[in-house]
Amino acid sequence: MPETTRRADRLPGNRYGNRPTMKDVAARAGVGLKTVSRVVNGEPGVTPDTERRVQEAIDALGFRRNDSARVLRKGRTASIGLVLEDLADPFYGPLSRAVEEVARAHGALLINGSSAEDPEREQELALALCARRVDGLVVIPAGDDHRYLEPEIRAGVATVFVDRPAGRIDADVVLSDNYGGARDGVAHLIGHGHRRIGFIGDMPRIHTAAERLRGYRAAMEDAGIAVDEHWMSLGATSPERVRRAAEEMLSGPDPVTAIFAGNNRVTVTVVRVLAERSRPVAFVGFDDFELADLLQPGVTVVAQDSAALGRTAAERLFRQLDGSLLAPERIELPTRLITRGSGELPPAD
Amino acid sequence: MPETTRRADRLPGNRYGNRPTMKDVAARAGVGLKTVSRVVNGEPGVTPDTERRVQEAIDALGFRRNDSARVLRKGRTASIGLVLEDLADPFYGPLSRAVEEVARAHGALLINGSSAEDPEREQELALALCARRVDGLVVIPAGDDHRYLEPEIRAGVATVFVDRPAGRIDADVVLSDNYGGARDGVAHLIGHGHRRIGFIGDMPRIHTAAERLRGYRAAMEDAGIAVDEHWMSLGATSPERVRRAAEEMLSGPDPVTAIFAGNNRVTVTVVRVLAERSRPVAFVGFDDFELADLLQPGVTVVAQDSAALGRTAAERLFRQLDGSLLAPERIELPTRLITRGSGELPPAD
DNA sequence: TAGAGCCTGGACAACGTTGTCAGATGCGAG
DNA sequence: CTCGCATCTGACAACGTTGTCCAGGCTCTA
Repeated sequence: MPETTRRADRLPGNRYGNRPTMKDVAARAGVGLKTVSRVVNGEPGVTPDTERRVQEAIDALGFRRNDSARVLRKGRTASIGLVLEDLADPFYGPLSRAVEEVARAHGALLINGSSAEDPEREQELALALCARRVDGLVVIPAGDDHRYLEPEIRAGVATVFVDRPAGRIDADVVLSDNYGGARDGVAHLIGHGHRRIGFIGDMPRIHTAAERLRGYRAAMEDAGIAVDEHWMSLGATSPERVRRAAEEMLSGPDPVTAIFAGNNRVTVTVVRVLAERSRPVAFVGFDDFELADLLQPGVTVVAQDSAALGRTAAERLFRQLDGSLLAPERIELPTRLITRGSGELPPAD
Repeated sequence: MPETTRRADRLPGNRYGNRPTMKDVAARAGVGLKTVSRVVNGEPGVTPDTERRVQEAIDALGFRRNDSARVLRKGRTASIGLVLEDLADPFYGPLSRAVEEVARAHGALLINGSSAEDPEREQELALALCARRVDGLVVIPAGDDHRYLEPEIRAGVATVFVDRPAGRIDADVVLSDNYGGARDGVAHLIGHGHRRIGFIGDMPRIHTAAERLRGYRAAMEDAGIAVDEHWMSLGATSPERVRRAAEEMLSGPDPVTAIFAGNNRVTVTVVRVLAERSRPVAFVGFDDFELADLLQPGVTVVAQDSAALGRTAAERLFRQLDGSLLAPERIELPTRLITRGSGELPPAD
């Protein structure tokens, strides 16, 4: 069977046949294969004249080195994987970008995928990335059992978990101080005279949600306030449920005078609900968002630095790859309370 | 030299030696190499008993197929590249996510990188992705000359440009109807009685900016309004310059009564400036943003569907790969005017 | 001018996988 | 009991690159 036919067969859809290889370049330049490799990689030991001939052949053929083959030979892929929850979530944009910048500084490419908050999909993705032999993995956990990564880590895949801790496995973790941030935020409301404070957050099986709830409880306890179970809504993620939860807290005989929101999605909905009410209700949300200062009143938030999370994680990952890192560590980055008005409203009763 | 030493040498930083290969699995299971391959790929022709033995060996060794090698052999990588401007920009999150979803549906991974609006970096990134032998490339152009991709496209890399057209090269392009959207937006202001309307946009060398400017001029001309050059600010990208531009338009003897913003970054700043003013100024912005409805007044925008852009582009890319696509095409997706209040304010004079 | 040493270039194997093909094995039929 | 056939298995080459190593030619010195 003629060479061309066989190749075309193997690559259906390639409209214009195949790519030239170093062998083709070598043949055209009238030199050996390895000489082409040397030119391409800028290795010494090639006369200027030979180099020119090779370069001409490369340009003429439109040759580009096949990094897959290179990777196979060299063992390192110079790429890292990022498994996150949802690229469309504004919280992850800066995080992802920060990881990419660090990767770029280390000459690595970033391969990423969204788990859509599905543990199975997270695993599938992470393992697919390992099969691609990424040098390292930054994972924002969706699931709570990461033992499936053990063989990979043993095999040398640098791994860092971000935003939420790894499950049942000892690994590097970079987190925001969710507990402290929530406690500060709620304490801020208490400081402005509130005692009946609502908490609307995600399911407590999500680590960040649980920690923020813990912060809420701690702040209340510190102030000697007994928490009424009706003040808390856990696991209300959809806008509809958040709305209902907020409205319930705000009605009834003993309505809350302030609300603390456990994450940015909840915040968006709660802010909507509050905007519709005539009586002002104090509000503090976890996570900052754009234009929070332009709303009336400005929205007071506990801000995490998502870019710093990404940067810290990626840097740690490359330090693992350097071999300069030994024991896994848990790093907590501080949050920042940004006052803009909504959190400083006095109780309305 | 013993095997282990040689290998450890080749892969510095791998803390725990090397990954098992099919050969290792074969040895452990007492079968041939190809039999392992068959089991891993679910090919027929393996007795249940053999399969079980192989599977046990795989589990025991923690083997995972090396997709790099597989790619080398098979010719297709099942990965596509996405070159965008900035992952942290909220406009690109949903776009990126949409591309990823389509890729996933086709069993492909997504490798992405940010060009940071730098043509050189765009090229560097795109070519690095080609060297990885991605099957296809979705590019949001930063530069205006993409001839550097010609050899790649000839070699069979499916390529689609999004958001901005390709430069000096014939390729698939998926765009928003920037011209029509801007024209509609400005016509909307004119329809509410405005005649002195300001335009603040990006540098006209950026295609989207130029098109939107063209839409502005067209709407004004359709209404028989002569545009004063002082009403236009082109190339004001930094918040400071946008602010100054807006303030200049709003002061002086003949201030504008309405402003049209050419993109979301401009919008954010202009909205800030307008919020500080007592006299209401009508406003329409290109690009939607979260919570636009919560501001006072709600912000009227010309919305693009960034997810649809990504989805359309990715689908087109995979159709190229199917071979079912022939001539490059230019697709324009419609925009949508969303009225929320700011664009319906009457002129203040 | 011969020998030593350096510089350049190329042959070859290896990376881990898959496709091809032929050999081995077992079974039933003649 | 042997042959034929179907089924299962494995040896081998190839994918495109890089590392090793050696050969040949050159220069420089004695």
